[in-house]
Amino acid sequence: MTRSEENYIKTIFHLGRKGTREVATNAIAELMETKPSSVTDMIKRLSEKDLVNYKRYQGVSLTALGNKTALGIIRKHRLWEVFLVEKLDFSWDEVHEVAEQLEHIKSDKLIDSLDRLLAYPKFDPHGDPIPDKNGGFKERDRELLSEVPKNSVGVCVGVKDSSATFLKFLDKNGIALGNQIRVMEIEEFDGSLNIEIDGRKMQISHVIASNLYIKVNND
Amino acid sequence: MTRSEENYIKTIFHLGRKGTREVATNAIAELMETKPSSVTDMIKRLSEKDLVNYKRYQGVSLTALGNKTALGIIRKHRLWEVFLVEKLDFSWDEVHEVAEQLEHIKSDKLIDSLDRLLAYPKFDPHGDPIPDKNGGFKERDRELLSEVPKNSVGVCVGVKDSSATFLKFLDKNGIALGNQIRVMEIEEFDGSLNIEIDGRKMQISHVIASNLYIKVNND
DNA sequence: ATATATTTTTAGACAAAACTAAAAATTTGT
DNA sequence: ACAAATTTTTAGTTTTGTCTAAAAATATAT
Ligand SMILES: [Mn+2]
Ligand SMILES: [Mn+2]
Ligand SMILES: [Mn+2]
Ligand SMILES: [Mn+2]
Repeated sequence: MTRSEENYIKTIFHLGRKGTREVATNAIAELMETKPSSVTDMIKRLSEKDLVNYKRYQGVSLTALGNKTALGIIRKHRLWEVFLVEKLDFSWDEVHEVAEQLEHIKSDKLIDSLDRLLAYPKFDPHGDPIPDKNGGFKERDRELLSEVPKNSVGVCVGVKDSSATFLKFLDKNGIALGNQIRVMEIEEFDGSLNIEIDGRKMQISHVIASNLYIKVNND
Repeated sequence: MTRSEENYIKTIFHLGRKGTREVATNAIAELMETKPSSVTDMIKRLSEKDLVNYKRYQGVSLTALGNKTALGIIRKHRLWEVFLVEKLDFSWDEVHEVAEQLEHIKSDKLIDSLDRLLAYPKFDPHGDPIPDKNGGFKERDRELLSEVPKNSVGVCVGVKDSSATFLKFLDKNGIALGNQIRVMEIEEFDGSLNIEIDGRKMQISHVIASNLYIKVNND
C-alpha cells in the first residue's frame, strides 16, 4: 500500500465512525484538503484492491480488509504519539504532525517492540484508544463536559479537538488529562461552565467544554 | 526533498567516499538497482536544485549543499539504527531495512531528541560514525583485519560488509564489535587467519578478515 | 588510427497521484 | 413534478519517477 492509499483509508475510517455509514466524496476531499475528482480517482483504485465498497454516486465504506488496515495505521499513529511524549519529551500538541509520517513505516517487529517499550499503553496522549495487534480496542466510557449535568464529578480523559491551538490553550490554562473536574454551575445564557479542576476554580466557555471528554464518577 | 532524491544523494555520497571523485551513472544505477537512464533523469533534477555538480558524460559529484544533505540523512539513518538496537532489542542484522524508511522522517526536534535519548552515540551498531548536528564526524582510526601484520593485537570496531548474511555469520561464530583480537598466524596459501578472539582460538577465511575492521593497539 | 565495445544520454511511454473544467447524477425547493 | 442547486464523476493535463529502445559520446584494443 502506498502512503497516499493509507491516508485515504484512515480518513474514510474516521469519517465512517461519526455520521452515516457511507462516506461522501466531498467529505473526504475536504478533510484531506484535496479535490473531489482526486478522491474519486483514488476510491476507484482502493475499490480495485478490495479495501472499500464503492458504487458510483453512492458514497464509500470500508471493507473488512479496509477496516483492519485502518486500525493498523491508527495503532501505529497512536503508539508513536505515546513514544514521542513519553520517551522524547514532546508536548501533546507537537506529536500529531510527526506521527503522520511515522505511521507509514512498515515493520511489524518495530511496532510490536515499540508497544512493549511503552508497556502496552491503552490510550494515546489525547485520550484516544490504541488498537491492539489484532485491531481490537474498547472505546472508553466518556462524555463531553458540555453534556453532563450540574454537580457532576469526574476525571478529564480526552479531547475532541486535538488541534495544536486547542491543546496549547489547555496547557496555558492548566487543564490536562487526569485532572479531577467538578461542574459547579452551568450558565444558561451562553452555556459556559464554572468548574473546579484539581481544586482550582475556573470558568470555561461552552466551546471549550464541548471539546473535553470526562469520565463521570458514577457511585 | 523527496524520498527518491534523498536516496540518490545518499548513494552518491557513499560512492564518492570510496573510489574516484566523480561518480559514474552506471555505479549509481547498479547500487540502487535501477536503470542508468533513470539515474541520468534524476541527476538533472538534482543538478537543477544545486545538490550535485553535473556535466554530461563526466560523472557527478555532490555540491556543498548536497554533502550537507547527505550527512543529515546518514545521521538519521545511524541514530535510528542505534535506537532499534538499544531500545527495541533489534539485532544488528535487522536494523538497516527499517532505518532505510526511518531516515526519511522530517523533524529536527525528533532527531535531536532521539540523539539525547541515546546519550549522543558516536557510532552505529556496525561501527560507522554518526555525524553530529552540524554534519561533523571523525572517521575512526581503523584497519581491515586482512591488512594488519602477524601478531597484531586490537579490538574489533566495525564491519565493511554490513549485509544481514555476513552479520548473522558473525553472530553464529561469536564475533562481535568490542571483541579483543590477536592475529596468531597468517596462512600464505589462501590468506586465512588464525586468530584469538576474546581468548578463544579460531580460523577465519580471507574474505571474512577483509570485512572486519580492527583498531590496533599501538604501544 | 580506426573499429569495437562500453557508457551515457535522449526520446518516447507509462503509472501514481494530483489538478481544472465540464458533464452527469442526485438532491432540494417550491 | 420539475427547475435549480449540489454532489459526483469523467476527460484531459501535469509532475515525479520509472522503464525500453535507440542514439551519441567516450574508452579500449588491435
Ligand atoms: Mn494524531
Ligand atoms: Mn492522538
Ligand atoms: Mn544501515
Ligand atoms: Mn549502519
